[in-house]
Amino acid sequence: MQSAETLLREHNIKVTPQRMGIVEELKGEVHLSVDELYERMKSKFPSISLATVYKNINAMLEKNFLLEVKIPNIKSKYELAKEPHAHLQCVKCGKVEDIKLNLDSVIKESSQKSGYKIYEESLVLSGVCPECSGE
Amino acid sequence: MQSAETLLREHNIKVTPQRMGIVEELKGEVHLSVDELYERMKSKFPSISLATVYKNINAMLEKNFLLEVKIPNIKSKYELAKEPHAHLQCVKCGKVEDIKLNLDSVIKESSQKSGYKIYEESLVLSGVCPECSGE
DNA sequence: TTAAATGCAAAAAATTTGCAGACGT
DNA sequence: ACGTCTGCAAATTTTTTGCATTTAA
Repeated sequence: MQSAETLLREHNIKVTPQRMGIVEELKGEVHLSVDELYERMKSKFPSISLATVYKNINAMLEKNFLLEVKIPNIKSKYELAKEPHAHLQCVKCGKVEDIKLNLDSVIKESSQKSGYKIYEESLVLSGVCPECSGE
Repeated sequence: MQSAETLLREHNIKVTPQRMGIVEELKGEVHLSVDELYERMKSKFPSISLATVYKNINAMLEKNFLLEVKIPNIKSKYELAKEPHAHLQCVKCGKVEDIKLNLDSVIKESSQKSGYKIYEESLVLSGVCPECSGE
């Protein structure tokens, strides 16, 4: 994957050390809440402000470089935008993973049934991951 | 559908006028945010407190009588719990509707791919409703 | 050099809590 | 009568804003 710096530039987001830090944290299918991100950033930049984290998350959301993932029962997590995909949530360990699914037929059916023109879908599957099942 | 009072009793939630009011508002596939619910309650009970609305929403969530629907870009809405179903969101008029879909094959596929035991799914489809399309 | 980002503090918004009085069972 | 609910105010939590200073381009 490209460097954090390149990714930022490609999305017309001005490069700062803090922003590179955020992108570094989120690279590799990672999903973090505001707090989790802030905690991790503090180890890289002890003087970072929570306000900076919020401002940067919002700036990146506006540029569609970041995506908010709303998950039942827990706080929103953020991820780097990529091709559409669903999410798996383990209710035991709290992990969130991406899963690539083809929802074309479901969307087609929904569209026909409802008359909606559907542009986006958000699917979260909640359950127990294999690691947590075996315990 | 049963009366608000009966519904509450069946879920072991003590009946009060405010709670009946909340249930009345949410009957009939309605989806309301905290604020929307508060505004509507104020016309029925001018002296109602926002804290009461929160407390009741939380009490009803705990009893699994109410469900929080997390929807991209907007505030959570609440609905009376019923059989599992997906949601349609119109990004023009803001309306949220239920839609009954069979996701069995998607869930089966996800389960096989990931090894997760999946117990719940949450699907929100965003687009434009037929009413808003024709304008 | 100039506009934008950072960090801090303060402000605003959202949610929860404590408590006295009222109410449901 | 007892325990719970209500409404209010206060407290907490979450998010945003303003501003002086620093920094990226």
